[in-house]
Amino acid sequence: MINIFPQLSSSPLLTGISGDNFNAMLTCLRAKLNTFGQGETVYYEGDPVYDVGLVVRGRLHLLKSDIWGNNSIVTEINPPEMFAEAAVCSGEGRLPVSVTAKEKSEILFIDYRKVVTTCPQSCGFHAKLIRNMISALARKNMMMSAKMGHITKRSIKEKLLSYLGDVAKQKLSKSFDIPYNRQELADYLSVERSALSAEMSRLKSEGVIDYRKNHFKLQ
Amino acid sequence: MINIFPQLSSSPLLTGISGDNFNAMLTCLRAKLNTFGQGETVYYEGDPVYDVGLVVRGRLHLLKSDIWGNNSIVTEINPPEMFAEAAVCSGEGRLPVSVTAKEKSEILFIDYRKVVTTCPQSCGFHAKLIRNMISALARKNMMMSAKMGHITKRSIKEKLLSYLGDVAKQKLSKSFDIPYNRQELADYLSVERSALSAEMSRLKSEGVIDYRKNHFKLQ
DNA sequence: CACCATTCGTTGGTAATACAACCGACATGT
DNA sequence: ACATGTCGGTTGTATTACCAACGAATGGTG
Repeated sequence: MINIFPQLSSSPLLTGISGDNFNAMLTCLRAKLNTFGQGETVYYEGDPVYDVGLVVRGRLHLLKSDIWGNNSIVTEINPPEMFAEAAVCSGEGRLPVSVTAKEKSEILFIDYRKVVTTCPQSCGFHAKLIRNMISALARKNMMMSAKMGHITKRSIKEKLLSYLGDVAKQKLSKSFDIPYNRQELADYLSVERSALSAEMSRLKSEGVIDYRKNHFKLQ
Repeated sequence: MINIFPQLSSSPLLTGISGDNFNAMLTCLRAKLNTFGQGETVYYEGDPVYDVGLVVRGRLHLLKSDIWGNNSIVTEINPPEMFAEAAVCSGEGRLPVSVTAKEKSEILFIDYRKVVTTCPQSCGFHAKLIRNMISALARKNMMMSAKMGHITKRSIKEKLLSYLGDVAKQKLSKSFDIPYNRQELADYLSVERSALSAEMSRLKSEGVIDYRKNHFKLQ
């Protein structure tokens, strides 16, 4: 097996785990590294899952189809992101989405049951891995809660100000950059880009906010 | 300490833990049971937190104030629900909301660091507690993902059908009950109740859905 | 410099939603 | 019977958002 640690070392699941430990870990957990060709399906919606997936290389799409047969892309997963962890860790056991390789992709599969079961050798990384998993789940939780807080607002104005106010709080300053361009910000807030632009202009003319490109100032 | 196990036994964090183990656990983890009077503040926004909170009795409100000073209720926490777990488990360490007792409340505080650190006695419940915590975080994750999928839709019609389709999928039937009345459904989808009612009537007249009270049928 | 792609602001018409207000059906308690 | 409260549907209006289209500014490239 080629060394995939460099690709995954920045994964939240592996923080604090060295390259040496990483390889020992893969052996102990009997992790599997599989390759999927472009367009190939990794999982079908409803499949029983026991493994957490780590994207080493390539790009995955999570797809969901409603009961009328309409398909939509839920998310894109890029290295070194993780997928299926919520379904696996919840004990739910069934994946609510399909997973397909958008490009030729390499995925590392780790059996969650082996993670939470202390092995006979009681390897040192078990505890660390579990803490990392908890931390990753909790972080995603907090990010989603924050996003919820913005999206549940009724108007574009409220959504935008809720988001900007939140960033300002985090950055401890009323002057800050955001990591999105207009289209990405519109997608994040799930509103129309042009409507967002218009609302921003309005707020700027009212003196509520000021901005240029992705730098913002709140009054 | 009075016996609080009956109030908490149905908590996801304690599934599979017996009453006897529970009491031993509280001792080992040095859990603290505190009482808060009506209106009293449990945590202020931004407070450093290390303890997961379990509401034994009473009712809590999570409050958030934006940088302009507007306050809003984020959620209500009722027994035997848990709170602050995301902030604590993420290693973030700071709470993004304030917590106040809406009624006189009893809260059990459990230090997360003691949960993930195997004790000298290596009590048997540690592993179970950790698995329960992971499961709880993952479940919340999945519920929020599902809700996101509905709320990010642009129109009331899409939001509603996305939700109903999802429930139908879970129930494996196109005829099912939902656990909300109109106002609650509107709140969940974050739309106006009357606008939701109007849209529902329209869909019924078009033959797309049928419903009476909280029972629905999809075509 | 000319060319192209990308990003962002603007505009005008149309559609959808929020909001407030009201009504009827139903249940409960006096 | 009556008052009261809750719940859900309906209506009219003002507001807001979507959509498509266009143009200006920007930055990279041959």
